[in-house]
Amino acid sequence: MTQFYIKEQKILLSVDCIIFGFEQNKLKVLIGKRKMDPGRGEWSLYGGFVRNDESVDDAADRTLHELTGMRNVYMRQVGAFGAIDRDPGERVVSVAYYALINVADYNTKLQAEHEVEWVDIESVPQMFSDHNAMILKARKMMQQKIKTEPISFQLLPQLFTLTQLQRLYEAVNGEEVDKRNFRKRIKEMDFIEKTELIDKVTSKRGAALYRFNKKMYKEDPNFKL
Amino acid sequence: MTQFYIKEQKILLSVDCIIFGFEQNKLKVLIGKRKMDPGRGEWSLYGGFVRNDESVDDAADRTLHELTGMRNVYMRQVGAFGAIDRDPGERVVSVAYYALINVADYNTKLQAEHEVEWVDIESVPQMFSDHNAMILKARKMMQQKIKTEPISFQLLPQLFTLTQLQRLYEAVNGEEVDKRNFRKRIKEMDFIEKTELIDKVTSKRGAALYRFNKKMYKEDPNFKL
DNA sequence: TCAAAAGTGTTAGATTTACACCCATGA
DNA sequence: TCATGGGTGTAAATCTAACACTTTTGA
Repeated sequence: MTQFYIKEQKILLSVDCIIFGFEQNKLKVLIGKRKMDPGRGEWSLYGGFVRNDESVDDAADRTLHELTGMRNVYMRQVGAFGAIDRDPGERVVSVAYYALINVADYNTKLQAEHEVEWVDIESVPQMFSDHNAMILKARKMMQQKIKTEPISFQLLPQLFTLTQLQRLYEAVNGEEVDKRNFRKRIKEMDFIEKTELIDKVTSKRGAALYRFNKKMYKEDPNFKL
Repeated sequence: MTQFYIKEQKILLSVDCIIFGFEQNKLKVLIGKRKMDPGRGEWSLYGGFVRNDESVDDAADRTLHELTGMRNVYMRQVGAFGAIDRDPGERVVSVAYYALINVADYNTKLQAEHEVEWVDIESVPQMFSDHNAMILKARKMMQQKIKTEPISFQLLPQLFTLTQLQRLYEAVNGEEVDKRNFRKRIKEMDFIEKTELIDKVTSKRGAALYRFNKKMYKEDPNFKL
């Protein structure tokens, strides 16, 4: 292949994944202790280098798959982090992505293998490099997104109760909402449909289970929270 | 320096600038004909490669300065564009930034030298590589931003009339707004202050000139449009 | 029988939208 | 004198926010 940009400097490019999950009414992030030098032992996001034969998005997918075994996960780019000395080892520019997964779908064997754990978004420890900034920005973007797009269902099981959904919103936004007003708004969205099924786990009385109807949403994508 | 990530592949990294301006009641973007192969002659954003001794943000600043001679310009990252074959020459990942400048501040000599021109955001031609996508995303992000932060003043002269400000909003959002309602909202923001000066250029009667008071804004940053 | 979560409507207040005419001036 | 852009208020409609009690059932 002809080389067009011969004089230019190449740079190491990585991706870092901010993996969000929802558990015990808390928004959580998946982090682990870094297993390579420099920075071995520090809390870190899971990441990887971008190869020449893959797009940056694909590198993020591959990295997420490596860690979780999951495919077709909802992922969005957070942005490029490019300070010269952000990585103490060498000059590395990193593109951060956030992913939303249903915690229950995450293979605990893989989790144990990689020694990663869920930590509450409200109490993320000090992390390697600029990973705290990445998490902060990812969370802000996700908060923005969840207001206008039905991404919450990525964090829940297929069937969920309205209380679960409400707790999720509260965890994401960091503030409580009124139950009746919340349910009123949900009722207006036809693509959040009530099933005949009842959840008897979280309450004695039992709560109706709901489901996100993707097809219906596409016909009438009016989401507003 | 110790090399930590020896086996990893390095990649060419560039920045591209989406430079927005406001002229004749239209939102415009600064573009030019590409002056290098491959793609010579195609419409293109102005860009440059990221060097190893500068942050990605700094590379964007440098690139913008190269083109416009301007410093301390409002710039925000749009995101990384990383498809493998996005550049027909070689594998290049690019980080896009949008910048807001006051068209009148732009040195016409530099503009002529670089042979760039302002084109209406509503009629951007087909562009090199993925530059159309970059412009689209930049515009969306800017539209979002202008609702909650006082960035409009970056696109206007220091002194401006309310009609100018209104036309700017209309151009950015692509739809007209009601004059009285618009002015009502402006009046609530004390940091948009009326001066004693009168603009006699755009109307016979003359229109009051306003100014953005940054200090006042910092004391009470309540911006909402 | 009681603790715990599910479920359900109304009203006041705030915000948003629609809308039309007079003013000042230069050409 | 008239064409052009500047400037101003009100009322209806919509949206948002606050608020409390009954139901079911397992322990």
